[in-house]
Amino acid sequence: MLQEVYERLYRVYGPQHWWPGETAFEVLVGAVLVQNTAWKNVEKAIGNLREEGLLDPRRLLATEDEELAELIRSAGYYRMKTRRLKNLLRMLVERFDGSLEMMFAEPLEELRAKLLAVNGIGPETADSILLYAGNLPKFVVDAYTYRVFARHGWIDFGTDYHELQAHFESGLERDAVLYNEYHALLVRVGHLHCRKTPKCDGCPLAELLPEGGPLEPDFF
DNA sequence: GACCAGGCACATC
DNA sequence: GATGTGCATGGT
Repeated sequence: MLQEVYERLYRVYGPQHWWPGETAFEVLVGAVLVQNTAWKNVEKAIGNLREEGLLDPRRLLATEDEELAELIRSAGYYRMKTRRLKNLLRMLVERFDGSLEMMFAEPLEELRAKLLAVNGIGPETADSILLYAGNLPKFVVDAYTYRVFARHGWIDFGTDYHELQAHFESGLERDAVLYNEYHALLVRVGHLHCRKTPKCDGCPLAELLPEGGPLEPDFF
């Protein structure tokens, strides 16, 4: 089923090119800024940082909170994200001398634990950094992943982040490129068809729905 | 004007 | 341990 879903989505939407051609550091910053926010709002914030020449760990860390907050305002939650970004940057500079190369050389699970220990970095942000900035094979789970699979009856309602991640990682070849595309495709189909209220007409996964249509939990 | 977006931490029961 | 709430902008 995991493979079939991937193939259907890939056939219809093609490669998504998530975070291509940007630096790993931009990806890391973006991973924090995009928390519960539309990517469009993040692009502008990253553009501001680029214009100011601040897309560098030490320079960004040295930026005054007020100034940084203003530059990332468009991404929303800008006061909180200023703090979260700085917490992450502090960890990067203090433990890895500000070097992403050094950070990503760390064993995967040890690095994941260090990211999760940063206040403001939860499982999805940590895994996005590992996968999209570090090209490390960590499957990223998000709200769409959960909705798509729960509504089709492929997982139980109530499945938590770690269980769902394990479901993907144990059922797929351990491959960062595959994980990257798969997650991006799920966001794509989710955005089009699997928001808080599902719109299954024209969805490439509609044929795979259970009898009677999508299952609905009483939350989201 | 309500609703939603590629979450997370913290308070409270 | 489960459930609720604050955080904030910008697009539909």
